[in-house]
Amino acid sequence: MRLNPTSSWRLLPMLFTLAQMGAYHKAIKISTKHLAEKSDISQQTASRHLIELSRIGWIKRSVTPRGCLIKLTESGKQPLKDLYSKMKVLIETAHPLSVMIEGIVFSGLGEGAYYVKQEGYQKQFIEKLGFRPFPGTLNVNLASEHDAETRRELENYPAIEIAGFETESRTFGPVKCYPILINNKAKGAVIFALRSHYDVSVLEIIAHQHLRTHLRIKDNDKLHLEIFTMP
Amino acid sequence: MRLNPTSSWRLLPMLFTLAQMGAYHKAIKISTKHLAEKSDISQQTASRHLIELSRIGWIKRSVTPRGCLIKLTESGKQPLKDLYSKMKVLIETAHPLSVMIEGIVFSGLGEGAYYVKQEGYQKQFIEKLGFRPFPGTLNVNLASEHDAETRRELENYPAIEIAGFETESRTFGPVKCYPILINNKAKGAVIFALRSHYDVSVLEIIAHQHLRTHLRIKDNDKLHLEIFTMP
DNA sequence: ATTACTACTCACCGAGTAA
DNA sequence: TTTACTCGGTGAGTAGTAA
Repeated sequence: MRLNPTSSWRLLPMLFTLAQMGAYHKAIKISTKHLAEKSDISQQTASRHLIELSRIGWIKRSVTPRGCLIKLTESGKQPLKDLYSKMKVLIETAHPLSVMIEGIVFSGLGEGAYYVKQEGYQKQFIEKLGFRPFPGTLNVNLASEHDAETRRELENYPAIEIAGFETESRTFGPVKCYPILINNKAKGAVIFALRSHYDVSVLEIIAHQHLRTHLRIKDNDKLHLEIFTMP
Repeated sequence: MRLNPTSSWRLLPMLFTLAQMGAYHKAIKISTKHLAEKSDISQQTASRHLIELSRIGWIKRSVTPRGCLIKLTESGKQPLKDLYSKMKVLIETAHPLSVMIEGIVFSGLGEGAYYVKQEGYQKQFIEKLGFRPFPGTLNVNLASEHDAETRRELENYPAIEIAGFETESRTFGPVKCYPILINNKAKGAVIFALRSHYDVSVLEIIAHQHLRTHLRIKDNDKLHLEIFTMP
């Protein structure tokens, strides 16, 4: 996880200040002293930051006795663009990108496996979730009233839609699912059958592996689920 | 200056992480340990940051033995919104918000005063720049080729437009101007008469005060001009 | 005027740990 | 389990200064 941890915030203030002063668009001439005043740091720190920014290739800098010319490089614009797009989603989206839910593992009736195994579902899981689910579900009870509240709100957030289908013998209804991260480690998904035999205080989890084995999970263990909504 | 210095970057990473985890939109339940893992810092630091965020009122936090409920307050959303809107302008605007130009003061022919004094201009200056200009202009020569280049680019950036007008005796042409900050201290504006008797290597500055007195400027002094474009 | 080196300080971080 | 205290080490920021 955290493959792109917003590129470390350490040099962002300086990068942002430079960008705001025009270095995002053009080469600007600025002395470390002036830059220091603008950023409310010492001239020495400004100098050091410029050296570091230059070293990691975020700015192109040519030092002259009369000040220096500075321009952000394309790779220097990237962390700003990354942060911007994350903030855009955050602020302009009316729902959270992900919600955390805690649940307690329990043994269900094993009925989930029957549904998950259906090729009509499997094909869509592979296509839309990116993995072929282990034929079985892990059942968790929501741990607290706060989790139940979050579970209720989740219904309103956009999900991955799995279409219903028919076989020779019967009809299978449509399903909603959300990708999840279990205990901050394993990928999976929660599935909400629109006609589930469980109530709203229960989640059904599928994953590529058999989670009880893979994560050494047993009944009554508490699981931390990060549930991702669609943007 | 720097009345709103992007609200100090110190606690922004933590605030942003919380926001991304959903605390921007709803109360989330999260332990300091979990938060620490997500943010790649220690549990102790996470705890301390939460206390600080809570103390300055950026988050509402209720601590329970089993973790804590956290939600951003309105004033906590503000620094994120501020940063977002600054980044929006930065990234989605095709030109810099301001450019720096260095210039050398020289004495012109004193002709600027005649134009600046015209009531037809003055009324618009007051309305659009927010000050009544001292009747006179400060002339500066651009200090280097880089400054001349910036001056040329400036022509393409949106300006405050001052309309031309007629008196009984003659016609006065339209003028463009940009608000400026002189030596990071005094407010003013550069004016570009569309029919100027100076060439493009010269800037004419107006300000509320007599700048030579107010900033103790004399001929051949070097001035740092921050020239603000219109968004 | 500049930039940026070498010291040095101190604020921040994290280990240990109490509650 | 939690949260959050104390305390000691570390590294980021600054002062002084050379070039």
